[in-house]
Formats: sequence, C-alpha cells, structure tokens
Amino acid sequence: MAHDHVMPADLTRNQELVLGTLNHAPAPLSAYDILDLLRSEGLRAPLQVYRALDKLVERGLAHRLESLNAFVACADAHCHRKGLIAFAICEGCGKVDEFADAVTEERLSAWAGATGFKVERTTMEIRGKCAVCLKAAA
Amino acid sequence: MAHDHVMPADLTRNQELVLGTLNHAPAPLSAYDILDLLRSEGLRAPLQVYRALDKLVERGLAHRLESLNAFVACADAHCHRKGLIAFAICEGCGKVDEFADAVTEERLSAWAGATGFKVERTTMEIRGKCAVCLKAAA
DNA sequence: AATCAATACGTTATAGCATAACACTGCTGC
DNA sequence: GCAGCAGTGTTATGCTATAACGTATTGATT
Ligand SMILES: [Zn+2]
Ligand SMILES: [Zn+2]
Ligand SMILES: [Zn+2]
Ligand SMILES: [Zn+2]
Repeated sequence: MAHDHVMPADLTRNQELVLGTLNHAPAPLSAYDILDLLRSEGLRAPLQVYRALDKLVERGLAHRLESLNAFVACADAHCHRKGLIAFAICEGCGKVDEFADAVTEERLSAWAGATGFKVERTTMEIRGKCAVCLKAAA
Repeated sequence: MAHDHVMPADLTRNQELVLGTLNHAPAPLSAYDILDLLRSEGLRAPLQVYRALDKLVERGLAHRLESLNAFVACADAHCHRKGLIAFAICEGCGKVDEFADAVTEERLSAWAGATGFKVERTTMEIRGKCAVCLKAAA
C-alpha cells in the first residue's frame, strides 16, 4: 500500500499532468518545481500550474503544505475531504506521511463548540525527522 | 486578560520596534506590513524586519502563521515554547486566538512514538469564523 | 443550427514574500 | 589592544502567487 494514488478520468490535460508529476515525486514539489518538470510537455507559465493545483486541492486529490509552500499528491485514495489531516514532514529526506486522527479532530470540535468558532479548514504540519533518517544519523 | 503581552528589557531596538508593532496590531501582520508601519522609525529594508522576527519567534515572543505568511505577538506571557500551540484564525475579522491542548499534544507524541518520528516543531492552524463574525452575518 | 453560459486555457505583467552577500558597528572577554 | 560575536544597514536577487486580458472548448437551451 505504498503507492495508493488515484487518477480520475475526468481531469483536464493540465490537471492530469500536474497530478501525474505529484504522484511520481518522492517529496513535496513547489508550483515552480512542477512547472520546470512540465516544460517539456508544453507548459510555460506558473498560472497553468496554479490553476491545475487549485482544482486538485479542491477535490482533495492533492494537498498544500503551508509550511513549505509546496504540494503533495493525496496519499490515500479514500481520505479526500474527510476532515482534519495531519502531515509529518521529514526535514532529512523530505518525505511526507499523511494521517488522520479522530481524537484530535474530536478535541478540535469540542474547542470550537465551546468558543463558538466555526471551523472551515485545518492545517496540521509536523516537522521533524523520520525513523529512517534518525537511524542514518546515529 | 485580553492583552497579556510581554516586552523583555533585553531586546535590541529593532526587535523592540517589531514586537511593539505586533503587540498593538489587532490582526496578524506580514513582514512588509510591519516594515511600512516602521518606516517612520527609520527602518528601510525587509531584512531588518525579518531579522528581528527571527529572534522574536526563536524566543517565543512572536509566532509565525504559515497559512498567512504573517506574524502575531504571543498572546500568552507564559506559553513560550511549551509545545504544541494551535491558532484559530477568523477569516472575517482576522483575529487570532492562540491556545494549547494537552490531549492533542499527547496524541501527537503517541503517534510519534509508534512511528519512530522525532517531532521538532508543529504548526496547527484553524481557519474559519469567530463567534462575533458569525453573529454579525446572521 | 444559433445562442448562451460556464469552464478551461494561454500569455504578459505585476504583486508579495524571503534571503544572499558584503561591509560595518559596538560590545564582551582576554 | 584585539579577537570574537551579535546586531545593523544596504543592495541585489530569488521564490511564490495573482491580476487582467483575450481566446477556446464544452454543453445545455432554444
Ligand atoms: Zn489526502
Ligand atoms: Zn527522513
Ligand atoms: Zn504564544
Ligand atoms: Zn471574526
């Protein structure tokens, strides 16, 4: 289950190119990284990439990592839009682990209920070192 | 307890100016916002602001909001560096509510223990509407 | 078929966020 | 004094993101 990606049939050409690039990347890519990888396919301007990314993120097929200004393909064919997602980002190898935690989400909605805040979107990003990189450094 | 800020005595002039600006702001400010507010005090270049911000964030006197590329003064004189902090950002009025949750932190460290990931820093940012703005919109 | 609305596309220009590199200042400790 | 260090000021540059324009394609409506 290491590569649990999905590629819907109704994507436009640009969206498909961008998602394909993210699917094959071992680490998050910035919009400009993606652009450079797709120049050979005819893409020329940042906006072409940003527009595709907007749609992909909207559909939950890709995620934006705010702390990196970069994007990843969704790692879980079923996770899309299901609420709070957390990302563990390794500063060593760049790999990103995407996971959800129901308790944390529950906690958050309890806080929201208590304060009257209406949650629309949550980003949770954990920076650190993955087990592989820790072992390599030891 | 609405304005629980702190202003250490050992700050440099630039650091003090920047922290003072953040303390008085009703909402997060970008580095360039801060620069514009401090031109009258003699600041001229972005780097002067970024350098001050780096130190303030390092000391926990200010926080960076990754999803906004902006900064706020720490709202709690005692919170500094105490682990996971969450920010609830209102899209209506821009106000930011800073809070900590021990259960979530506990949850996170359980996950880290299970996967062998070493957490160094966590950002948790919640976007939505605060109670005041919700009421105003109704 | 002609019309219309909605969505995507391509391009140029511009705005907004952040750091590199270098020279200099003022302190602290020896 | 002088070395070391943190802070400063300045210029130049790089990275990230969007505005504004016009065109093309699709798909429904008449
Ligand atoms: Zn996902
Ligand atoms: Zn790693
Ligand atoms: Zn704080
Ligand atoms: Zn509000």
